Amino acid sequence: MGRAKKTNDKRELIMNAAIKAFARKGYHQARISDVAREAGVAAGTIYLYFKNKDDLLISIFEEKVQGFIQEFRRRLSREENAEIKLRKLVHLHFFEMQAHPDLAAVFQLELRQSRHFMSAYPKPDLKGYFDLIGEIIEEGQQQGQFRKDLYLSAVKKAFFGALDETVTSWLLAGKDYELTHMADPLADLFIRGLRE
Amino acid sequence: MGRAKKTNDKRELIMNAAIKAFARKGYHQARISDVAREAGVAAGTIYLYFKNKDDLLISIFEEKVQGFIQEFRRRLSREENAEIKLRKLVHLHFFEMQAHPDLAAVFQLELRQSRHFMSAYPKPDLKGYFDLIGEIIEEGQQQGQFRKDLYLSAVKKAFFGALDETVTSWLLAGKDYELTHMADPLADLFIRGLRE
Amino acid sequence: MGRAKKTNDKRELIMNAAIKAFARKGYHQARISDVAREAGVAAGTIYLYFKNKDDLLISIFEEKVQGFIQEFRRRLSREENAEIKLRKLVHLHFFEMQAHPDLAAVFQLELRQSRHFMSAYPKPDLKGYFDLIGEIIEEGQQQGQFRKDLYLSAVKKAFFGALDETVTSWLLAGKDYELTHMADPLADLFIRGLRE
Amino acid sequence: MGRAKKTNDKRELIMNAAIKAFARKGYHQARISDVAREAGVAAGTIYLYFKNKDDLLISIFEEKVQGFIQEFRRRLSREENAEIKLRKLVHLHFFEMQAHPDLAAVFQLELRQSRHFMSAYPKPDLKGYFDLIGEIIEEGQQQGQFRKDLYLSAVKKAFFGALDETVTSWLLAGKDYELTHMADPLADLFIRGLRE
DNA sequence: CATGAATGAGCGTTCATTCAT
DNA sequence: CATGAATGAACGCTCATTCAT
Repeated sequence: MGRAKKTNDKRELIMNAAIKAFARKGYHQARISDVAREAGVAAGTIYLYFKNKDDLLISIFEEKVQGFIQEFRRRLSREENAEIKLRKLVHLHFFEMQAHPDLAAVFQLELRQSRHFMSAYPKPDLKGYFDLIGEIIEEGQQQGQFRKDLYLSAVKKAFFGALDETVTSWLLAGKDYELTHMADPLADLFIRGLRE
Repeated sequence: MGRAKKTNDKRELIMNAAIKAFARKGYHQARISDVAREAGVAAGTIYLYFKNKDDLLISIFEEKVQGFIQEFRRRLSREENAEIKLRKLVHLHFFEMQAHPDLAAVFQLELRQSRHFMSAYPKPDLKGYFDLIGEIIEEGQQQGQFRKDLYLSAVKKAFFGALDETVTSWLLAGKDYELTHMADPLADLFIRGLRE
Repeated sequence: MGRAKKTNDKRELIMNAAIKAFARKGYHQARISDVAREAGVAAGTIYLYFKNKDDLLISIFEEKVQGFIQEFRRRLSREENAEIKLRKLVHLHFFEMQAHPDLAAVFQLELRQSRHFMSAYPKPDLKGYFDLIGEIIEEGQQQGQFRKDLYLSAVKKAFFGALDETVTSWLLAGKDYELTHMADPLADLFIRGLRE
Repeated sequence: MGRAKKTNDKRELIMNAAIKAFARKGYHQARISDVAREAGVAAGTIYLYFKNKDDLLISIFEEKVQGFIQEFRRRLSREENAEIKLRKLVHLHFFEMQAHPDLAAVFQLELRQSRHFMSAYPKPDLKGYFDLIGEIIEEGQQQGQFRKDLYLSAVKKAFFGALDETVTSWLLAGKDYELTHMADPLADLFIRGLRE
């Protein structure tokens, strides 16, 4: 285990360095040498853990996003009903983004770009997050909290887009206010919009 | 007029070629030579009308986005009340994006990126669009259609984000459905969410 | 004559503009458009009078240098003996350079460069000036003022080089002293060196 | 030592290749790829040792010229009196230029140009060489060999200019004679000119 | 004669990636 | 496993020159 652990540590180390570097300068402007310096390794070392620069970015998404989704799913399972879950999801989303602003910057500002260039690739990507949102809403419909006549795929996008833009605006404004303060107003808006 | 017209034609020609090229390959992947070939001019000619590649992208935003905002504002001024205006805005947004999918791709996929790198500059950017949304909602509050206890800046971002993500998803799905079909479900969701 | 005169006027106009532009920015840094602007003509017009940019520089040398040589030769012919002529030449050289500092800058700072790239071309170039110097010294030898055992080609180069460097230093120092004040000390040094 | 040596070797290798390339085609005409080919390295490698093309030229001047000045100073310190030193300096100058004709070409033909464009920077440049000349002449004055009523700054320039032009002429003539043969005639001329 | 919009060849420089150590 | 010196493909941009008007 020692070996494997150590290896994963270095991989993790590089990914976290990349998050910082990409957040600070943007994916295209950030140099592999920036990531290497930040990680305290040689540039060549990065290629022992990642196929290339794109792979590094994609890995961040896949592993970090999947991690969030699993974590969120676990935390939400405890909540009573769909409305509470939806409100909780907004809180979690904003809380985590505020707690990891570099990661947030990469998600918000580089994600689109990569959604584009990865559109060729097979991308589990955000699918899991959209699914989670969809499940909560469907649960609300079954519980009678939300309308039955929703165009689900429209609602999922609207909800995700609202979360996304809220975080982006916060980042571009220089993170000069509490992101979590946006959670309840946003949750209220959607919950009212979804109710019977 | 002949002269001025001709000059503007060429500038317009290049901008439209750039929109196509940027939409197809993304801003960073698109070469100036791609834009030139698309426009049917020499690469050097582009530099007679634009300072550099960034200026070309920024000009597209400034001139096209501002154009849309003015057009939308003009069209909405005729509508009776805030709810109708908001619904109309969603329709206009989706209609125009569907009518100009290449421009849409540039907006959706490159805009964030540039919001990032332009965040240093003092750019009016999307400010005008957020203002338009805000005005409609405030009008709705005065007319008694919308709640008074809205957190306006949260609502504006949510609304814009929902529009934005809906278009992005449509683009990434290969534009294989009618974007305008998303308009009413989306408008319903927000109008209900905003109502008293 | 009107026609020819006018044509020559424009050619002259362009050459003088080029001298200013080349002096200010250096030959390589100066743009044809700089010369055109300075001359108040369109860039294309320059090509009606000169084959290309190199030809413009070469023409300045040929026509202006030849002009100086003829003028100097004419002025010196009146002087009594070789020593006086040599002293007078130093004075004339510095006086003219100080009177035409832009032309001086082109001569001093671009001449070498072009002596290099023109070394392919047939170049009457500075030959005439070296000849003039040589003639004065030989006259001095015949008059018994200067030593017979001079290595003439070495002396000519030394004398020209001394003039040249003196002007260059003055230019690089920002022309912040009277160049003509260098004339007598320099003439003294050489005349003593050449005497029996 | 191995490491440091190797690194300096490569830097030296590139500088020497640049000297050849610049001598053959002139600084502006020579391409970085020419230098790279001459040095047997990739073009990119040059940028590991020099900031850019200008820095490469400037480095040649700084390191090689300073090297010559130190070497000359060391060699001259052994000589008895100012006259002998001055004669020796002429010999050394011509001997070294003849031994390193490519370096000579760069000095003679590109130096002016760079004196021009470097005149903005605070560069010690040739100052050290002018100082060396000045010191010898002042020593001669103190020893009673040279006149007291010399205009020192004029003499320094004349002497340097004479050396400089002699080398330039030799280069432009295709190096088809022994440059060192010019040393004694030139030294004689100046020593006589400087004597009491 | 004169114009100036258009051309397009040409090059310095960057940086992701490799591989000998 | 790790290094970092070396690579070289790739591209934005400039500007001398042309030519239709």
